[in-house]
Amino acid sequence: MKQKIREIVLQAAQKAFSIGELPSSEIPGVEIEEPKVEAHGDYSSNISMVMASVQKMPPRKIAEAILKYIDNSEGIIEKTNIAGPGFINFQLKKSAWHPFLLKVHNENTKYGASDIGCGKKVQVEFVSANPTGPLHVGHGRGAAVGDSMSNILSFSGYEVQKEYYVNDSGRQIRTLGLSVYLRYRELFGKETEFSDDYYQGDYIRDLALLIKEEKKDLFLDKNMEDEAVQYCARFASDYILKGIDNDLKSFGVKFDNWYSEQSLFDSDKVDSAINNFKNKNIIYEKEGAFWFKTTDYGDEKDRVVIRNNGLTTYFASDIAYHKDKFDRGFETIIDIWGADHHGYINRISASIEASGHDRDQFKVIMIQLVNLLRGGEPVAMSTRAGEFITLKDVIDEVGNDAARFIFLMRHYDSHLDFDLELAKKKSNENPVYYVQYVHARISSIIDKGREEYGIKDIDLNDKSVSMLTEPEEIQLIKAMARYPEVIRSSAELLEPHRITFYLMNLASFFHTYYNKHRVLTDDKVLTHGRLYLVMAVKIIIRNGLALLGVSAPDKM
RNA sequence: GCCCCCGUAGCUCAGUGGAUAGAGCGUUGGAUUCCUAAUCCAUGUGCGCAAGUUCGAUUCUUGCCGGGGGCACCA
Repeated sequence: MKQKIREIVLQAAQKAFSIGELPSSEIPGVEIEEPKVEAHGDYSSNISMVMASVQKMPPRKIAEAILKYIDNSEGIIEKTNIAGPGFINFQLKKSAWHPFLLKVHNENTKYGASDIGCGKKVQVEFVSANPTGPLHVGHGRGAAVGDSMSNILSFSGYEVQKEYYVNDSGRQIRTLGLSVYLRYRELFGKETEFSDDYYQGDYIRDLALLIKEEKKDLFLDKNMEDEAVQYCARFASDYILKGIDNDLKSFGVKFDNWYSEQSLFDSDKVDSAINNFKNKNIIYEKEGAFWFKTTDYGDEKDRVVIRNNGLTTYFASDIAYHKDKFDRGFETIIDIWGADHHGYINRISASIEASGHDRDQFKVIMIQLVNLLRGGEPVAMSTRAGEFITLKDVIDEVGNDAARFIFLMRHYDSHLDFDLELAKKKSNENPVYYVQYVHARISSIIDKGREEYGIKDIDLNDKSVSMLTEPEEIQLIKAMARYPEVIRSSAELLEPHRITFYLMNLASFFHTYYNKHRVLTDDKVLTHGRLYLVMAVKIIIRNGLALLGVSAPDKM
C-alpha cells in the first residue's frame, strides 16, 4: 500500500512538472509514512518539503501543484489535504484495505516473504561457545537472536547457513584436560593443587568420574601424564560439545554445520593463510613473533599471529576461518558475538579486507549482556566458584517459548534483564502469552464456529468482507498490511526484535477487537467476514512466532 | 589514558530526519448472564547537558556528564 501511494505521488509530481507547474523534474528522497496521529490520515508524504529547495518554491505551493494531479482512478483515496509545514496527507477508503485480507489468506505461510535476498548466500555464525563448559543465559540470547535472524533472512530470500565454530584446539582445551585430570587424581586420594586458572564447576568432577570408570587407575602413572591430559581434554570437550548440542536442540536451535578449529590446522589452512599474508608483506617479524599489520586497515595496533614460542594465536586461526567462509562461497558473513568481544571486530575486518573482500561483506552483531534476575534480585553467578545457572536450568524452569520470546524482546544492543519469576508468570507482564493467547482464542472461535454454527469453510464473498467497517477491524487490517514491511526492515537491519514488537502490537489490536465485537453472530454474512478477518490474524501470529522460534498453541 | 555500546515516563524498554514521542509494568478506579479475564477500558509535565548541520533533530556531527564493556605474544 505504501508503495502504491508512493507511485501515485511521484507520478503526480512528474505530471505537474511536464505541465509546467513545477520548474524542476528533480525529485529527492521522498518518504511515505504512516502518521502517528490518526487525524493526519493513513499515509503522508514529505515530498513538498524535500523538494522545496530544488524547486525554489514554498512547500505548500508545491503540495498544491502535486495534489492537482493525484491519480485516484482506483478509487482508494477518500480524501487528501495539506497540513503542517507541507505534508500531503492521504485518507484512504475503508474498502481500500479489504484486499489485504485476501492476500494474507492466499499467501498464507508465505505472507511477508520476499526475495530481497536474491538467493545470495549468507552465513550466520553464532553461539560458538568453547567446549569447556555448559552454555549460560548469554549464549541463549545469542542462540535465539542467531536462529531467528537466520529464519528471517531465509524468509526474505537469502540462502542461509547456520554455523557453530568449535574452538577445539589450543590452550583452553589443554586447560580443560588438565582440570579434569587433576580431579581424576583427586578421586584416587592424590593431593593436587587446583588453582583458579583451572575450570571450576561440578561438571569437571563428573567428567573425571566417567574417566575413572573407563580407565580405572591407568592414568595415575606419572609417565602417562601427557597422554592422560590429552585424553581427558578430548574426552571432556567431546562430551561437553555433545551436551551443548543437546541443549541447543531442546531449545529448538539446529545448526547446519559445526566447524572445527582443529580442522583448519589439519588441512593447513592456517599455515597457508599466514603464508599468503607474509607474501603480501602484511605480516612481519618482530621480537621473535609474527605480527599482522592490522593498523594498515584501521586497527589501533598490530596483532600477533605467531607467538615467539612458535604457537599460533587464536587470531591466526580466525583469519583462516573467515577466509575459508568466503572460499566456501558466502557473499555475506554475519558473526554474532558477545559484547565483550568487540575489540575483535577491527582485526577480523582487517583480515577480511586483506584477503581481498569488502569490509561490508562482514557484519558483526554484538549482543549485550544478560542480567539474570529472580523476582527483581540479581541471581548470584560466579564462574570462578563454579556456581552458575546454565541455559538448560533456565529453559527447564521457564520453557522454550518464554525464554526465546524474552531474548528477542530487546534490541540486541540493549542490556537485557531476564527475570525468572516474570518469565513464568502467565499475565500481561509476560508478553509471550499475550501473543500466544491471540492464536489460542482464534482457534477456539473457529472450533466454536464449526461446532455450534456449523461453519466448515469460509464462504468468501465481497459482501462479507465489505461488512468489515468497524474502526477496530480496519485497524487490524492496516496492521496486517504492514507486516511485510516489518519483515523486510527486520531482515535489512538484522533486527529480529522488530517482529516481537510488531506481534505484541497486533495482539493488542486483536484483544481490543475481541472485547468489543463478537465474531460469531446471528448475521451469517457478517460472521463469515469476521471469521475471515480473525483467521488472517491467526496466520500472521503463527508466521511471526515461527520466525522467532516460538510455538503457536491452539489451546492454552 | 584510548576505543565501542548505552542514556527516552517511577521501573523495563520501543521509536534507521518529520506534525501532538509510544508500549508493558507499577499506581488508582472500572468491565465477565454472551466466541478462553493468560483479556479489556480509563489514569502520564519524560528524549542526560551544550553547541552545530537541516525547512525540520530523540534520531546525524562535535564536546561534556553518567552507566556498562573492551584495550595480552588469553580465548
